[in-house]
Amino acid sequence: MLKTVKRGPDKQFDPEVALGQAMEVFWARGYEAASLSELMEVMGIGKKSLYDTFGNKRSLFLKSLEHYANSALRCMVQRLDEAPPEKVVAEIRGILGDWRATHGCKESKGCLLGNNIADFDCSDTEVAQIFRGHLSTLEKAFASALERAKTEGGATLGDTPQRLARTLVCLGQGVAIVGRIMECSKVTDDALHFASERLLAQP
Amino acid sequence: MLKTVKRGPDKQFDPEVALGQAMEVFWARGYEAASLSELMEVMGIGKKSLYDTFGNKRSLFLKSLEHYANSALRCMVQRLDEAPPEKVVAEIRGILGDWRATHGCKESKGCLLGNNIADFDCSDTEVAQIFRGHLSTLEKAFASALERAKTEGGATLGDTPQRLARTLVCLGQGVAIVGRIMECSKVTDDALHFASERLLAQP
DNA sequence: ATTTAACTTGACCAATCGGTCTAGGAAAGT
DNA sequence: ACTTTCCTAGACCGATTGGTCAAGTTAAAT
Repeated sequence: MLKTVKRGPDKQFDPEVALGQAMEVFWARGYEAASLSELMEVMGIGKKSLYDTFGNKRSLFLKSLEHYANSALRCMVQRLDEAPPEKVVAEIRGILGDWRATHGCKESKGCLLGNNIADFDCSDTEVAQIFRGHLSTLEKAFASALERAKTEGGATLGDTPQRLARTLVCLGQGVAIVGRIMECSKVTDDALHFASERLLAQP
Repeated sequence: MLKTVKRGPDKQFDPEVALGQAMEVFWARGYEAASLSELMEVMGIGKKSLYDTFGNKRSLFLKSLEHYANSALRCMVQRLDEAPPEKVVAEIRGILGDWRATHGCKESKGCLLGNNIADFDCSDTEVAQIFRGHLSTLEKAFASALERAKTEGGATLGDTPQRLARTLVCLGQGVAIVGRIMECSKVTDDALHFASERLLAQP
């Protein structure tokens, strides 16, 4: 066993914080449009530190994706997994409400996944695979929660759990992207209101 | 009045065709990721011809957007505008079916608008404005068609025309983006099936 | 106090970016 | 035949891209 002893000065920045800032840049700009210069500036570190700590641009993006999966995404999945059967519908309504708030007005930058799909799916199948994984994780969480609500909670849904789950995922992506440009986001407001009212209620 | 006489050889390419090819590249890659080299290669013309005919990269993109608005978008709007009140719902179902086909399998490249929003909305408000215009054109077409269906055609809808229209736009964007990465697009299939069955039927 | 390892800064790299310009060729008008 | 005009091909441009490297600094471990 190799014993590695820590020597020398500590980093002058918190890698976790810097990673969060990098994620913000990729989120707002998209992968290709996010330049090293801007990343360095926002993260507040030099190029060497960036490369030593995170590898190259692509791997920094991968780590940003991971960071995302461990925060926003994991949080949603957890809420769905832990909701008792009779509260699933309310929980989903809550998530839709959060989406409404997040993608509600100007500051919205859409969805990190959705924003970057175009930049990768033609040229980088590995990253595309990760996108796929995250989306399908969310879809499955919706589906199994709804399934539980139906069989164990006796909820009357607007459609099958599977179809509802998939519709919710698509709608989420749509709302994220539309909410980003339409200044008055009554648009996403209405879409999410509809989802909340109709998708989950009986037909 | 200045009399300009046509002299010299004709272009060795059809500008309209080349523009269509440029649009394809922007569509598949996104604006930033689409390089001049690839554009030239796909369009089959040299750099000088490209700049003389279309201006710079940005203006080539603008012309591609126009091309898009005059084809796919205009076609949808026209279908909606011209549908008699009692056939509006059927027409929308038809459009959803087309989306299903378009974004159904692998070849799908999403939506030209949605794919490029991230690249512009932070840095180019003029282009962002054009995106906004196109999306809102579509939304209005949906809304007024549904309004007609309701008041003149006596249709019973799942929600107000306005809300339905906005939901359809969001769902369309969502389906375009999700269909692009998810290899098995049962996902978009289900989402569109849901929309077709529930959005337009009575609650 | 010396060694050692990790840090930061900034110069440097080739490649590519979007964009321009010159030279040569080809068709229409005279 | 000759001029004019538009075309194409490709050399060329500075700026910026992502990425590396060498020098100097700092602090912990010895």
